[in-house]
Amino acid sequence: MNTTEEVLDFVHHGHERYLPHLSIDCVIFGYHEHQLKILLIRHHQHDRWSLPGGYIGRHETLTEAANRILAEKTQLSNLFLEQFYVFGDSPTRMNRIETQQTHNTTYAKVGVTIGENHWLSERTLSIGYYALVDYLNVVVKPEYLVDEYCWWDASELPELEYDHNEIISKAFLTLRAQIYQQPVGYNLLPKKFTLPEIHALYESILDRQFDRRNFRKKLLALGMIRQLPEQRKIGPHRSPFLYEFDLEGYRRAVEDLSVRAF
Amino acid sequence: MNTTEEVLDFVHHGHERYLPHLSIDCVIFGYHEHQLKILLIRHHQHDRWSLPGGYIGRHETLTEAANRILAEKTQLSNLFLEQFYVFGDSPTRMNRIETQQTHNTTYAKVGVTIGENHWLSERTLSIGYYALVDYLNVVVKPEYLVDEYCWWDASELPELEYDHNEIISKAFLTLRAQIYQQPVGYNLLPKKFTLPEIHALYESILDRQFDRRNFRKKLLALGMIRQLPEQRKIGPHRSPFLYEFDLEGYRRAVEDLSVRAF
DNA sequence: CATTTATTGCGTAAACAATACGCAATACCT
DNA sequence: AGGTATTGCGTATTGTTTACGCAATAAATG
Repeated sequence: MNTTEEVLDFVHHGHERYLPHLSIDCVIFGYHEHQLKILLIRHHQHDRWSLPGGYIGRHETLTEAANRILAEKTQLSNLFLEQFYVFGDSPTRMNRIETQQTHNTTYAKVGVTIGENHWLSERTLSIGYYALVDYLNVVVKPEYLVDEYCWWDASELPELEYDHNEIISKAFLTLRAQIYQQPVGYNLLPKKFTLPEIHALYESILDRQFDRRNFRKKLLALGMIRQLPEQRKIGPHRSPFLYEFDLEGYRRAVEDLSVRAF
Repeated sequence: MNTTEEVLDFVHHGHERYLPHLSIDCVIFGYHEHQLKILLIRHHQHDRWSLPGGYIGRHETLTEAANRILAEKTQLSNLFLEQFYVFGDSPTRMNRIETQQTHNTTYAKVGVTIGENHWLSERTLSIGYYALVDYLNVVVKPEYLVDEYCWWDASELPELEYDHNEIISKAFLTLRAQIYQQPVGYNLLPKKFTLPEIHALYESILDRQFDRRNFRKKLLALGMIRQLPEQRKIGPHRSPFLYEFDLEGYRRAVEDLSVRAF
C-alpha cells in the first residue's frame, strides 16, 4: 500500500479480500557484527515500534500469505519462514477499544476514522511466523503508512505495540529449540563465513559459551561445514579461514543429533 | 450440544457467539497396553472419522477455548494441552463446496440445510492442540451429533475427514520432538507404572529400541522417576516394581538435557 | 626490524556418558 | 522339579565431551 487510494480501499473493502479476526506477524531475524537482530517497523504517528505483519487473503493459502507479507517487507522471496504459534490470549487482543485506538492513529494520515464496529476494530488472533534472512541482503522500502524500518538488537528491544514483545520472546525460544533441527546458521549467515562468526552466532542464540576449539572440531566432525582455501582480512589479527555450509552434511547431522540417549 | 434446539441455535446463531473462519482441533493422546492411542469421533451419518474440535467464543481467550473443548469431549479439566500448529493450506480447507457438503451431512439429523453462504461453509483455518491424558481416566459421553467415540491405535489410523490425517502427523512429530522438553510420560502414564511400561512408551513415541537395562539406569540417574516398594502382578513372569515420577527431578532432567554439545 | 598484543588453527589428555551384554531372581505353567 | 519368559542389577568397553597447551599470524609500536 503506497498511495492514499490504496489505503482507503483497504480500510473500506479489506474485509472483502481478507479473512477477518486473523493476522500474521513476522519476526524477522538477521545477524550482523556478532549480534542477533530483529527487523521492526514504526507506523505513522506511533511512538512504539511493532512487528511487520499483514492479513490473509480469502483465496490464499496460509503459507502463501506469510510469504507474500515477508516479501512485501524485505523485497525478498524464497526465504526461510516457519510458523511457530498463534497468539490469542493477550488482553490487548481481546479489547476492541484499544485495537480501535491504535488503528485510528495509523489511519489518521489518510483522514479516516475507524469506528467501534469497523472490521479492523474486531478481535484479531495473530499467527506468528519467524524468518531467517541474510542481514546484508535485506533492502527495506518503507511503505506509505510506515515511518521507519530498523534492525534492533535482539537483546535490547524497546517496548512494542500490542503483545509483540511476547511474540518475539516465543519466537526466540522457538529459534533456540530449533537450532539443532533447522538450518538456522545456513539461513542467518552469508554464503561464506568465518569460524568466529558462526561460533558467536551459536553462543548468542543458545546463551552459553562454547570452547572455540571444540566447537570447530564438532562442526567439522559432523560434516556440517567445509573449510575453504580462502581467508578473510580482519584488522590486526591472524586471518581466519572462510567456511561454507555442506547442506547434505547438515541434514545428516540433524538426523544423528536426533538419535539421543534413551 | 445435546438437543435439537441447541444444535439449531448453534447453526443459526453460532456466528454471533463464535469467531468465524477459525476452529480448534484436538489430538488427544492416550496410552494403553503398550500402544499409543488417539481419540477419534464419528459424526452422525459420516463414514469417516475425525478429530474432536470446536469453535472459539468471541469473549474467550484461545487457551480457554481449547480447554473448554477438551473438557467437553473428555469430561476432564486441567489436562496437559499444548497448541502446536495452524492448518490453513489444505485444499479441503480452501474449498467452500466440500466444507458445505460435509456440514450438510452432519446437520441433516436436525433437518437443516447449510447453504453456500452459511457461516459454517466459509473457509476455516484450524488451530491444532494436542492433549496428553491418562487413558483410564477418560469417560467419553457421546454428544447428540456424534455417533461414536473411539480410541484408535496411533499406528493404525483410518482415512480421516478434511486434513485431519495431516494434523495428526504433525501432532505426532511434535510429541516426539517435545518428549525431552515436556513431561510427556508423566501425563500419559498413570500415577504408578512399571519400567517395561514407560520403556515401551518411549520406544513407541521415538520409534527406536532402547536397551531396557540402560534405560532404567538413565531414568534413575536423572532422578526423573522413583522406585516404589510395591510390585505389580503380571501373569507368569517376575513381578516388576512400580515407579512414580519425581516432577522436580523431571524439571532438572529437562534442564540438564537441554545443555547440549556445542 | 625485532617486540608486543590479540587473535586463530590445531593438537592431546582426562572426564564423562552411552552402549553392549552377563547372569541371577522370579512367577507361573507343565 | 524343570522349563520358559520375564525383570533386576551389575561390569566392561566404546565413544563423546570437555579442558587446555602451544604455535602461527596480522598489524601496531618503538
